[in-house]
Amino acid sequence: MKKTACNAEAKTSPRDRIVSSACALFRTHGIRGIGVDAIAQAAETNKMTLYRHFGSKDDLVCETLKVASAQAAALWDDLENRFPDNPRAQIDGWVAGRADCLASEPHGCDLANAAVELKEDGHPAHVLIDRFKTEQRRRLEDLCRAAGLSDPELLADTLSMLLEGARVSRIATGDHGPAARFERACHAAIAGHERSKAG
Amino acid sequence: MKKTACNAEAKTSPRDRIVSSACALFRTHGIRGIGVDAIAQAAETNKMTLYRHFGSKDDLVCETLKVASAQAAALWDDLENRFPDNPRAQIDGWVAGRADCLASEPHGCDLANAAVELKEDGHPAHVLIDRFKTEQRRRLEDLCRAAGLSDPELLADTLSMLLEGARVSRIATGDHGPAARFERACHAAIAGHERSKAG
DNA sequence: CATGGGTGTGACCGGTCGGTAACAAGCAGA
DNA sequence: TCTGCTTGTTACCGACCGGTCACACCCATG
Repeated sequence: MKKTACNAEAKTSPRDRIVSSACALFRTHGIRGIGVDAIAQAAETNKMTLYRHFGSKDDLVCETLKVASAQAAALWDDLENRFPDNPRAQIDGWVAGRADCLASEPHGCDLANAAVELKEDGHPAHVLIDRFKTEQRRRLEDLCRAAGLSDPELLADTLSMLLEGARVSRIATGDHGPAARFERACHAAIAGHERSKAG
Repeated sequence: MKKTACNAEAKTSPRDRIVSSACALFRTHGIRGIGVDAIAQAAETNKMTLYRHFGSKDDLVCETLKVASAQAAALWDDLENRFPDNPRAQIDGWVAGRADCLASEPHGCDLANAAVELKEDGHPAHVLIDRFKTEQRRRLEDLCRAAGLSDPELLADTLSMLLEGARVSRIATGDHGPAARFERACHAAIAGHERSKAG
């Protein structure tokens, strides 16, 4: 029998463990706040194996950001599956889902945090971050337009800023800050774009 | 004649130069991205003098955050001087001023960036950041209430999140992102809280 | 001239950083 | 059994980190 399939707690590949350990440690310590040695140790492997899979720490950073991007993409798919052909319900579901994450994941958005932390221009992560954030906004705008809401560009930008702001507020001032009213703020913004009201 | 007053480009005190160099370098490289040696060199002094004024790098970080807080406080005073006894005009002035800073200062808020970057709990900067952000939100709420706008808590939180979100969006996706519509989003939010409309 | 506080200099400390070399061990398929 | 790829181990590299030491220096005051 193959060792990699002999039991439930089978060892995943060293590469996968490195990526998931890196995700977790970058979140809790910051990208610059954790060393590759600590990441390798947390992944129950060693630095040499890490460097065989990723040419540099920056490469590993980019890989973790890609993973985070993929997870976010899966959330959009889930939204579409739960409310097929109902863009308005998808928007409400998006708001509720983001509010839940806000409460359960106090660390904020990995991509946005990386953008703040990695100041060197030319860092390969920047293009990933830009692409990701632009894509998120685009999906939101498409949803707003499909739902027949007025000025979908402005509403999408408003919702994007509210979410981004709620996450950093959560980091800066904790639960009692503005983030506590994220959901209400979103609903108020959406209400202001309903056609029945003043266009 | 005293050396410190003999000409226009008189040397400021080493301490002041250290603080302003640290502010600039923390902004451009991140707090973890710049060393005390480089800060001292940029301030045209040396590491030993730096450590005579600040017991540690964390102390220096806190000092720069206090400077940034004081600058923000001065902006509120300026707002009150420009529009005395006119809270509504002060709100509009706040929106316009923040939009201007958004364009001219792409680095975002020093305090918020520090909150994202410094993950170690117990870091002395965290209490400064919390106090600062809470104070900013309180002043905004007071202004909304004085202007007779409905639900001033929600509006203050909304404006806070919009600003915070605009700044991090600016960092993540540049000028073409949601931050470009910060001003319009603020005005739409404020309009939704005017008593003449649906309470 | 003497004193003393703020400053400059350079070496130094232990530790950690990202990254590499060399070699042994395990394990797959042929 | 042989082969070849993936791993593990250890030591090492140069660079930099935050922080400290001892000592010389400048200069205003007395």
